[in-house]
Amino acid sequence: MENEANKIIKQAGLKITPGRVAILGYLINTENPVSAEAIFKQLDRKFDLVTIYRNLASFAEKGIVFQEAIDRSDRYYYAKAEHHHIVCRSCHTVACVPCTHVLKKVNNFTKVTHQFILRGLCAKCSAKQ
Amino acid sequence: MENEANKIIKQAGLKITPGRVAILGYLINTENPVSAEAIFKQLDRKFDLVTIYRNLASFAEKGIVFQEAIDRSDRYYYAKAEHHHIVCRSCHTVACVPCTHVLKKVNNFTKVTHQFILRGLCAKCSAKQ
DNA sequence: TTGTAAATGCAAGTCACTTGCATTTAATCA
DNA sequence: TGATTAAATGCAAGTGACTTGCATTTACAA
Repeated sequence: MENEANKIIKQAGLKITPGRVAILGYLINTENPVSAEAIFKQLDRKFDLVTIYRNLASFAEKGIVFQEAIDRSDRYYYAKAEHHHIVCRSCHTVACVPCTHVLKKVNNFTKVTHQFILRGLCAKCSAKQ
Repeated sequence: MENEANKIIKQAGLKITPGRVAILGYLINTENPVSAEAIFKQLDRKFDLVTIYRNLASFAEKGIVFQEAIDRSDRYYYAKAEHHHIVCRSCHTVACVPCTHVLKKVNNFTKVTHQFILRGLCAKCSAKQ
């Protein structure tokens, strides 16, 4: 999907660079949310971690990717909006839960977005205990 | 509510110390979730920040208080279970949203807990923009 | 092609915790 | 009530995930 990445980056008004195409291409093809560090390793450390962080930040700013503080030790990034996550308390696997709710106004707050994180024990870890 | 704090600490099988009573007493009386740093300042730096962190960790382990990674720059602690948070994207005010849902099993995960964070612009910040 | 603003990489910095260790203290028991 | 001891505390130092500064390189418009 590097073609698609290319197009999205251009549409966002950002320069097309090898790093950006690789990062976004990887996120588009990945179901689960991933950390900057994971992307760095996945791309064989070909781009500096700083470059990964900076590009993820500009993608997030443009609304191309989404960012969540699923736990405190890492931020997670993903390319598809409106889905949520369930995290295994034991092995830290992150799986996705689809969501079609759109909220607009809550408690007099406007422009409301929501983040829903479930935590539990995945089937494998449930079995172990 | 230092009396109540006392009782809860004892019931949890923890030693009653001035720091613990002060921290838990403060959390019990506080509606919004707060950070360790905020508690530290609120208690006039009378106890070391390390002490605050360690006690919050043992309270959380005992299930006396709850911990959330609302954003990445701070963890937040609060004393009342089963309610959720709405955060102002502009001034970072955190308000509470009641919740009565209890989930037990989702996607083959067991022992599921949930965290629901809404982000938006509070009435004040909505007006400003 | 060339000029320039933006992107990159390296090194160093920041910030919210976390750990090590010597000292102090709550709480049990003689 | 005082001695005992495991646990709690405070200070200093460490860790890890970013973040920033700055010199170099590069995308892309002219």
